[in-house]
Amino acid sequence: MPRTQKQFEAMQDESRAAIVQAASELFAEQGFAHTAVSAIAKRAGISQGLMYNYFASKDDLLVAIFEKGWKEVQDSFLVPTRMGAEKPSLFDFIENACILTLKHQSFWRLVHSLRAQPATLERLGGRVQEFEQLILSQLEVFCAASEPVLPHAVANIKRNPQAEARLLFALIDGICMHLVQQPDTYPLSEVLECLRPQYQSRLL
Amino acid sequence: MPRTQKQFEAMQDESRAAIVQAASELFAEQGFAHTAVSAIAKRAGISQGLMYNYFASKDDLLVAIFEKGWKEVQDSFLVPTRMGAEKPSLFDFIENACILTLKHQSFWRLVHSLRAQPATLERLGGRVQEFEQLILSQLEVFCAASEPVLPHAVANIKRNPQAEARLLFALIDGICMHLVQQPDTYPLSEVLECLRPQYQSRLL
Amino acid sequence: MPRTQKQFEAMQDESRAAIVQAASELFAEQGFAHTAVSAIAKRAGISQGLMYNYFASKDDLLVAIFEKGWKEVQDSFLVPTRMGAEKPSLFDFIENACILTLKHQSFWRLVHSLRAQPATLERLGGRVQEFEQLILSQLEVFCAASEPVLPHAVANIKRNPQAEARLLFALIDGICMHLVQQPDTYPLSEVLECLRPQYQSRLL
Amino acid sequence: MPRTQKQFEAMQDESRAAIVQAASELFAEQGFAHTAVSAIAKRAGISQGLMYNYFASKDDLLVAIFEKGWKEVQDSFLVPTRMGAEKPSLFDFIENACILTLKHQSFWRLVHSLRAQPATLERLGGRVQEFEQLILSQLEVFCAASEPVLPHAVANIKRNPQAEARLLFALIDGICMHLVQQPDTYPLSEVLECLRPQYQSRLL
DNA sequence: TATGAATGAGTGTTCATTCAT
DNA sequence: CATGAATGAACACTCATTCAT
Repeated sequence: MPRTQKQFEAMQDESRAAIVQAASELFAEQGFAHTAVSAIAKRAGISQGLMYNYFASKDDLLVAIFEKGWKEVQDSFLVPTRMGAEKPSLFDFIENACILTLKHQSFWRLVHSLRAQPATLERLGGRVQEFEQLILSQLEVFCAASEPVLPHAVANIKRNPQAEARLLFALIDGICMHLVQQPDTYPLSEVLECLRPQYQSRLL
Repeated sequence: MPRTQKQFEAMQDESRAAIVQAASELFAEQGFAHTAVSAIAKRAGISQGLMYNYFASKDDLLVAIFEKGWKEVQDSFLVPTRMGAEKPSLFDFIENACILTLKHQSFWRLVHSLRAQPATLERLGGRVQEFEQLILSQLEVFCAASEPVLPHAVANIKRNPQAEARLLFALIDGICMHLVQQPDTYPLSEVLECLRPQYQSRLL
Repeated sequence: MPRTQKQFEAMQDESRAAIVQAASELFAEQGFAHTAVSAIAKRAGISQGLMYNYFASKDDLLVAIFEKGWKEVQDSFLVPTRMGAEKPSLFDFIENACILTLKHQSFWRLVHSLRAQPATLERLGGRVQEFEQLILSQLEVFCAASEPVLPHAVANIKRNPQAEARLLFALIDGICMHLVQQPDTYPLSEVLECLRPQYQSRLL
Repeated sequence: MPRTQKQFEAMQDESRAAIVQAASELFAEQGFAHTAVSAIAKRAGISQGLMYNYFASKDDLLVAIFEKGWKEVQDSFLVPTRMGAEKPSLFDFIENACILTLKHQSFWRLVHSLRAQPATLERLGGRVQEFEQLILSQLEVFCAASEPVLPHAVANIKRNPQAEARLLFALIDGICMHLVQQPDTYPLSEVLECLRPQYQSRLL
């Protein structure tokens, strides 16, 4: 008597999730290139061959992990209403970004290592670039909407939301990069306190 | 007529330098893992075997490259007197950092990819961490010496030079990371202009 | 209402036939080694595991296919009465062979590829050799029975039916081999016309 | 002191020849698909990795073997003046082909197995088809030049050199195929004797 | 010192076969 | 009887490293 459809799906989901989980961790820990498929299989508690029932290749697995992580991040990252504050400031946004980064640590560690390695990047076929572009354009919207970063600035300072967005991106990216590199020791709240005075100006 | 000692040494230095140069470029272009020793030898114009007369292993070569780059950076990066301005501001420092990053592009690209990959990082045995620590403490000195970032801030804001240094580090690191990832298209000067108002307060 | 014994057997035969059919086609198209069991199962519309209820192994399946094909061929190939002519000539025989080869194309393609690969041949355990031997002895009978190939030949030419059979076999084999290799473009009728004058002498 | 250029070349030639020899034999014995690179290396007495210093891939090795064999065959096969007879007949040509086939046994065994396996054939990228075409057109020239196969035939039989060439090709191919399949037991001379009467008509 | 041929452990991937259900 | 998830041994191929010369 064969298994039911549901039983099969449950088995699949379990194995699939185990593989993705193991690979996510290992890619984040050791990088894509240094992670052997055999190591992924061992950590996932399955045979090496089984991985290929779920993912056509190691590259394909990377893509799947990236897209899953990206979806999770999208669900939470760029949704201002979820920040809690009724009228969130840029500061709230930055703080939120850092918190979510910590939550999705291994995804971000993976993203950072991918961005630093053109060779591996290509395996994702433009996905990471799109992803950066998306963040950047979202930040542009925020910057355009927000008060000037320096409220005291004289009126004749010409605003440049695109450049401001890049700056903000660099700032957040830098903090988050340091954060995922030393998640246990990074003094996030103190660093954020330094930022607060500049970015309390309202947005949206 | 046999070669003199000096001639031999000159040849050695030449080969050594050629290897380091070739490997630096290739590591930056393709990443450490994806660069074959044979490719390094080919680009350096020497035989594969000869590399092992100069460097005990591929890892050893990585260490050598890092240390050479680091030395060069040290020679130029953290020496405020070379910034040109008589009384350089934090802004001058940041600007200087960006310019030097562009100058040492492949070194920085390598550093960024190393920092993102704990596994490869270990091959350098703590050197990168030391390096980060050094930059951080230098920045702390600057921050402590400089006026508050927000000169208009009310007097009761408690300064925290360590956190400020981390923030500054994140900012510079973020910008430089983006810079080396898209050296040709990054709008550096515009981004810097956004920064100028905040960091014109004197230092040193 | 439980299925009757007959229904079960009918289902079995159906599955079995589907597997054999799918495998025949695929082996002929792609060769034995390049055909995956999964591909056979997919084309046959059954699960991979089920194949092993009917055939102990991929090799066993090959044997089954060969024997089925061989049986079909025997049923039609060497039966002179089916050639249509009342007193068939060697030419009729050759023509008939070619026509039947076209009809059983994938079987013959398989046979040709098997004969060219000693390693795969062994999996059939002498079956192909027996098969060749059978054809050869049949041809010997024909040659012995037929008039000399060259009716004008002087009487003192000593007949050698065994060698003539081998020659005839080579000729038919060669034509049929070319035929199955390019079934759509091979100018069979023209080639046969060239043969006709020599092999019109009666047999049987 | 490095080896001289000549020494290197000698080493290369030796290893290369050993690989080609081993692979030729194994491909002929077991077929391309069933021959593992490790088996080639073992028979050649070298390490598996070394093969890739000489051939980019297993496919590449196959191509090299085919082209080498083909060159050797070309050097001897289609050169009528080398047949010995002053005015060679089609029979001389056929006989010569058989003798040369025996001489280049493993090449021909390889060719036959390749022709029977479309999948492997593609790896040679049209080379085998060209090769067949070449033989065929050479045979056409011979057939057109030769007297009618049946000199006694009445004058009104229309000659068709293209079809005759295909027939001749099939005949030779068939004999040679059987020959390489049972090189030790095939009664070549007896078979040839059967052929002699028909193909003594002069050519060229 | 300098060469590049040679090695062998390691990689990602495939696939015939098994088995719990 | 029937399923397809799971296995593991094989495969082609890569590459850091060694070594005779």
